[in-house]
Amino acid sequence: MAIERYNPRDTEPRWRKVWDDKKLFETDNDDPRPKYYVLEMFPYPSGRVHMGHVRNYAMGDVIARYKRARGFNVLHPMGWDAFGMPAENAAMQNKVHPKDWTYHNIDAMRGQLKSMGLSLDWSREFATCDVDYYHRQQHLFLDFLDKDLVYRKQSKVNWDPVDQTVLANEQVIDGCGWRSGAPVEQRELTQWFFKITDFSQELLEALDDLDQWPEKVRLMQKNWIGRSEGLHMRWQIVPETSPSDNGSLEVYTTRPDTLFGASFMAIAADHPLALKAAEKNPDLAAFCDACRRMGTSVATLETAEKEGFDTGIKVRHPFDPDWLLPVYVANFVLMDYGTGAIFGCPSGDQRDLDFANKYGLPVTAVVMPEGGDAASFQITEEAYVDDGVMINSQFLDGMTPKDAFDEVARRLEAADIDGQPQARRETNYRLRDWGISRQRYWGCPIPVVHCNDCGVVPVAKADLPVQLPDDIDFEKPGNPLDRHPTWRDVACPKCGGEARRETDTMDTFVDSSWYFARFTAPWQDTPTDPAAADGWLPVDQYIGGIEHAILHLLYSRFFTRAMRIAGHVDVKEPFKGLFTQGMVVHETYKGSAGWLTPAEVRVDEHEGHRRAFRLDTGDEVEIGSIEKMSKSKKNVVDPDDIIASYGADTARFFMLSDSPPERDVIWTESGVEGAHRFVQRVWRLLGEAAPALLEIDAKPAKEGDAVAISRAAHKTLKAVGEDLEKLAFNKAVARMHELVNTLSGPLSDAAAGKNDAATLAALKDAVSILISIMAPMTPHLSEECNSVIGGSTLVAETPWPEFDIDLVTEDTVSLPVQINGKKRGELTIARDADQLTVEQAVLMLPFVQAALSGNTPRKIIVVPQRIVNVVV
RNA sequence: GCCCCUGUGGCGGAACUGGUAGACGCGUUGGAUUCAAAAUCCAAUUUCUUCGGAAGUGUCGGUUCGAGUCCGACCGGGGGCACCA
Repeated sequence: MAIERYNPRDTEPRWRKVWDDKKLFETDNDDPRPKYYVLEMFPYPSGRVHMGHVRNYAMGDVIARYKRARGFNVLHPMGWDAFGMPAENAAMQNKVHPKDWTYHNIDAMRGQLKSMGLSLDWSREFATCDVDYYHRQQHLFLDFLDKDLVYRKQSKVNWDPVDQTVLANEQVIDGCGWRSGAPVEQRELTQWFFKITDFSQELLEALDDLDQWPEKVRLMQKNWIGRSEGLHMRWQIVPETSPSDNGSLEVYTTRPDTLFGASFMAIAADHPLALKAAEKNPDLAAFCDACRRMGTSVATLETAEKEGFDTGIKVRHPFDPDWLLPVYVANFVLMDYGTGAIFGCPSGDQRDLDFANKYGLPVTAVVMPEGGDAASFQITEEAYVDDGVMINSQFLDGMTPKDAFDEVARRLEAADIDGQPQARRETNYRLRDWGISRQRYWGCPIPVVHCNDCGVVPVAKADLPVQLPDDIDFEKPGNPLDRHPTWRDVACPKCGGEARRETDTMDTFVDSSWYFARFTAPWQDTPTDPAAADGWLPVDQYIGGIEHAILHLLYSRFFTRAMRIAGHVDVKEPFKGLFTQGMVVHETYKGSAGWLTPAEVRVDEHEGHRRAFRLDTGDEVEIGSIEKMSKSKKNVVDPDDIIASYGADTARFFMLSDSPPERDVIWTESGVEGAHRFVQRVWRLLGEAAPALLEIDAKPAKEGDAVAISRAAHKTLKAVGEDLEKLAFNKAVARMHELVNTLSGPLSDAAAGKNDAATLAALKDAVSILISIMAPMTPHLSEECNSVIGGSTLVAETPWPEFDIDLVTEDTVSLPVQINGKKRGELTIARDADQLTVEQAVLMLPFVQAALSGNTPRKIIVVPQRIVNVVV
């Protein structure tokens, strides 16, 4: 009987409606079953869903459906990271209101996501630009203010000249804005900061417990936090050389052991001592100005010479009052790390060595490799930075650098200047506080008012939300809120006098730092319902791109701690499990007139040669490198087109096949067709056999010919369960192919009426298993197949089947037999055969006897159920 | 510069704690079916081979009865951080 081709355009919407009508994926917070919270990073509503989204959400949906089948109460929500620059750019270019643009995009993308058949709880959906959401975010801001986790300070900030806004350090990539790509400038502005540095140590330590995070992400965060242990020490300034009565220069060093190799001091151009000295020295003042002007972009940093200017000030060595060292202003010393001053030890640091060589400063080796000759060991062009033995360092000679560190610390802690110890141990972090002020319209308003008399006055919670005005003007660059007097000018909440609103809005990374908590009770009129949040959090499995390894994930970890202090949650970490998926990449095609989309090109493959031609003109085009799908290279494939021609199940299945999920996946037309072939094949095999299986009760075979069918099905069931637990989707896909290959013969026989009752019962059991294990990946197909073989309940409501332990273990095993470590044959023997039995059986094998030629083997190694190795 | 990851057929990739290298898919080749095509099905597909075998997981060495897996050195590819004292 011929079966019609599977038509996803018909079946997929039909099954989605069945799920929706039954509200299968709406989650009840009071459900008594164990919870499982699976979350994919919510999308920015750019207008269209792209293949990266499809991959991300396909993975999340497999986990959600699998865990649901395993009996968990699964929370799987979706929302929109909806504030941000593109909406304002669209407003400026197309005269459309950011709000209209954003909500229009959300509607379009929601429709696309729904066509994927994702098991999402849409009843919890929200966008971060919803007044209801940013209202609660303002509430959080006020709580953080109250708990002293937010402050305002004037600071040098990263200014993006294109977006005309401030960027956080994390948002500056290679000296350019993370969004605009423009070289970042430095400006002095008064900004709001979150005190993420209060948690430096905790954020660092807790990384060790995040054992379900990729090692790589933990390492990146560790490096970003950048803890270093060193000594904060004071050097006495020689009074007659100093412009002020400031008695000492404070430096921070991680290498106090190299103290006897010191040859100069270097301070930042903004260091108070430099400013003081520059007052009387115009040349120095000019040098400091030059330092300040550079240091804006990485490009200049990399090419810039290490330069210094001798201030004429001298300091005394702590262990030798006659030893005076010059103080330089140097362009490579940063004011905002440590104390803004260092001592230079040329022999132990390449940069210091270059500096010393340039300015003719002494170079004394203080560490040499183990076993070296102290008398002849010299440093000239290359600094020695490795471990070794101390030399030329008086009481430190012969020690290891580590012991020398401790010895110097001990002595200087005990020494004193003016009743204060000369040094103290100090830990420093690279992590800076998070500047969140953005001079933009389309963001969450910061709920404070600036009063001429009272200063900064927080808006009362009862007066929230501070809502964005709708009537705005994008004709001029800069922040429209600044130019909106009726919104901006208000009465002071405290004194009633003239005041103005804060016109800066929050960094959009604030919005995404707590949305996962909001999903647990999005209806709540406070930021969270603490009971609900504590019940659901942490997120059991979070999935998204590696590009958020630092920014979003670190901010969210900070937010969770801050929210805990404010009483909104009682967990420490937001994400228990993290998975970073790879990108979707595609070949590029370049014709004479520029890049071409895959849809405009036909690729021929013959005898290993691939050539591409334009569909319209037939001209040959160049096949370029495989790159991340991007509009600029035009190597994009629209998910809508794929779903329209192959169906959502095919798109999902392909995204999970082949490549391991953490690696990039190459989108190929032939790959999609392969996935579609699988869908069609399953449908055809099951459809043809369905009449024979309809009235049969499923029963796995324990003996007879059909046992092979049952073994294959139950082994696959076991393996797929293990693969899905490990998120090894590609392996699970391979096993499904294997099972279908095994079942194809018996299914064809069943369709032809050639099978006995026991075989049909085993086949029905196997088919039911196949339908269940495919369901997380191809949910529509599974429902359709299930219904044609007479299934009475929805697959989406069917528990994950249990494998039969007897069927996954074989009675006999086939052992490879090696001679001197090379495989020469096989031995089939009882699974539980003991060592002696195996040895005797092996010695009977003809090829073993041939190899021995009458001698006794030197050794026989038997690894039970694994391998036998005969050593002759 | 520092830190991390990675290297397996024509391609994407399998191979659990050292134990049958190349599962599964893609591509290719041959065949069946067809008036023909699409679709489908069957077979072959690491290399060399005197058809007995031999070699083979970036290169060179080591440990082991046995190494893709462990150790050392080197080479290639990718990523992160980067005047951080």
